[in-house]
Amino acid sequence: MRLCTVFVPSGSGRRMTPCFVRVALDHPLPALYDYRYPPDAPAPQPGMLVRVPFGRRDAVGLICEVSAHSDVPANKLRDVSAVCADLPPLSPQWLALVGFAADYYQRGLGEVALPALPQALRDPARWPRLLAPEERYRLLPAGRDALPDALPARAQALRRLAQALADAGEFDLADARALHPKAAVTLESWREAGWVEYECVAFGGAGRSLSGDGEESRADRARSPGDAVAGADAAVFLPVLSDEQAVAVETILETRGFAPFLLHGVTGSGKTEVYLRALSGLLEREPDAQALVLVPEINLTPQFEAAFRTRFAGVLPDDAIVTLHSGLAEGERARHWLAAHTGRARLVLGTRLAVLASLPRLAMLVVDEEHDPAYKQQEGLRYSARDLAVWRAKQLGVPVVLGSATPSLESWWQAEQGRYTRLTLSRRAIADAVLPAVKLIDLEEERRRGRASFEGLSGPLVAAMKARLERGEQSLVFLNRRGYAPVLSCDACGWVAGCPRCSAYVVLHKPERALRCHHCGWESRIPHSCPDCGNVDIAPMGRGTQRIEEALASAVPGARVLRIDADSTRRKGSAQALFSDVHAGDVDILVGTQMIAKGHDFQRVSLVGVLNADNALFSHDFRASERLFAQLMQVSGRAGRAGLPGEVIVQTRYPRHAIYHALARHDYVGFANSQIAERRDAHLPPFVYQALLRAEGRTLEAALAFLAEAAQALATIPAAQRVTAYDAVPLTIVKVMNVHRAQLLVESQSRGALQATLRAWQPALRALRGVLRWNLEVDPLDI
DNA sequence: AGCACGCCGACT
DNA sequence: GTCGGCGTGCTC
Repeated sequence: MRLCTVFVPSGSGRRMTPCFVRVALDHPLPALYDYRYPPDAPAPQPGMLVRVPFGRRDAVGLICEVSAHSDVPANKLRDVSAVCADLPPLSPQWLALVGFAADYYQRGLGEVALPALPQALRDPARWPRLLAPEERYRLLPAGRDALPDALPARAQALRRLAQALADAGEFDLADARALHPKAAVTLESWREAGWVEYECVAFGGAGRSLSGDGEESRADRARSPGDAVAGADAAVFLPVLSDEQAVAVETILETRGFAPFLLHGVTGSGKTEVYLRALSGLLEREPDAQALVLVPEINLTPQFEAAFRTRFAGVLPDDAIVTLHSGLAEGERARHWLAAHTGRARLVLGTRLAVLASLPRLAMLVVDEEHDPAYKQQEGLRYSARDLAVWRAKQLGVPVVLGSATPSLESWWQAEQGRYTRLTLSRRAIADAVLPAVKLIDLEEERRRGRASFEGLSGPLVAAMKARLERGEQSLVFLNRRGYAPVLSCDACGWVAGCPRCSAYVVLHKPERALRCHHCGWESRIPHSCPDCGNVDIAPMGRGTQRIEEALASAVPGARVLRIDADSTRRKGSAQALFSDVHAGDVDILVGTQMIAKGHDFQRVSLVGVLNADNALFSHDFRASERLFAQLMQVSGRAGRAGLPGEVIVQTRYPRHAIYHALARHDYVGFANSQIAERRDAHLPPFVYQALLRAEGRTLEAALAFLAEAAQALATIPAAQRVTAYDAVPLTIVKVMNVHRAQLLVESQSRGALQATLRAWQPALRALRGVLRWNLEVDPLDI
């Protein structure tokens, strides 16, 4: 039985008292807008979506309040033009969540709430079909190979249809019909040809029914996320928990109410198994409960999803596990979101954006690799998904598990103060797997003694890789710099290739034979001679992953070298394919950026080489060493996970630096405590709270002038007495895309004083006229 | 943010 | 005489 999907007011009155709603809209003003609510529409409720006229256009808004009165003059008030009646209203808890986020990060409510919804919900045209069964066609590999060419060249419309299908991977019948009037017939013939598969998905993702060869497809899909064997018998293979794991699981499951846990486990200690046990304990105990699991990177979702599907195969229905991340097709994202919103999804796995999902029966949250900077959104609403996860847990009175081998100093400090319960996994889970031996190669000494090195690869590292190759083991080379060389320069006159739009050097990319700016994407051909003096001896300086890839091929003859970085994985889905080559053993040496450091359980890697880590040691960013240490620990953890003795070789010019010593001893605790002491002495986070005002102008002077005025405005705010404002400074990369950027740091020992100051500051900032763009970031990571 | 209105330079 | 530059002001 269905109610009306979209209610369009007819004007025949039913409700007697006048009714007004206060609506949040996705635009930068913090205010809510009042509208008359049609008397004959379904009863208004906070959390309902409506379409309203806004200026010259229509907008989708979220009802935040319902009232019998409005202070807005009657001649200004307009009517709600449609109501999304089928969507169960967003809960007061969800409204409180986005309200908190808006408040804390100093944005308008609508700016937070509406972007948190899937696109489909923000399009009133799709409201009627929102909960209707969806008829969907998905492109099969056979179709991907055959389709474009099998069509007559003149069949333009058909080709467009095929192209749209190829781009999206799938689409629903209604969208297809919009592209081609005979889409239904065409798609059916493509299905018969084995090019596409059809499925009918009921509201929220349940009731999947497949036609034709459907049974086979269904089995394929159950297996597709990994090589997991679906079925109840999977439970037989549950790993035995270590004592520490058992204690952790028990402690998590015994708690009632808000309980933040910091699960500190060395790499390979089985944190995932703890999550799985805690989640299954909860989901079996409470048959309605939902859980949210966050991972830092989209690349990590497939392996987690596979693990969850395997583990919960007999416990949860197939569609009770959904993913939420930016890689999903729009329709899929909407379905998964709806499944979460209606409670059908019990386990939601996602990246940071999933923290804002509507989960009416949320009972546990997990944040894996909680220290990862990727949890901080770097544009728009700059929220920390980890912090919001903790807030949600507190709001709902449920446990939240923050897991990491190298917790953020913020979380570590919370645990030190006893505000988070620490759970420690100190040993690797696999029998005999010990932490890898870390060896530091002193590059200065290598040079002094005249020892051979090749293209930045020291003799000992090359020898170690050759030994692995002979034993049939894999090596991993970590270098946090992509491209071939970070600079191209002229020996004769000192010219360096720079970006015309940014204050940055352009990076040499050899495969594409191009110079590319990593800040704005500007590209040009590699010049044959110096544009300044005509000298032909222009040479690449420094080394990136491409150059190391090239060097490895000759340094370790016979080795199959694979590079994984943002460039080699640009095509959608290619990262997955490359990683499976590594898992399949088709690769001897894997070279890459931090992408290869995260989460992957490479069974046959026994050597990790770290190149060029030193530059982070002398960064102006006070978090650089924390990040470097986390990265090094993480990449080191890739070595020797499956019982092979692991070795880590770090090439450095500063082998006596404390960070490398802590790494060699696998001593996170010592490192963290010394960092905490430094931060305390230097009055840095987590001992102060910070916010950053960034300005972008056509000239640096304009940006700095704006910030100076902003600082003056700040001084007049009473709460700012407990806030320190620093001088405005240009950003390290001052110019990006011809825009000059500067920033002003404000901080306080009192979070409340900082918040109050920022709140009072905003109207003043908005009043400062100027053609400048500016934004405020609360709790910035990069300063 | 959009999307208007509004008031000054180079074009048919 | 207009087309169009982007300054500034508003949106219940």
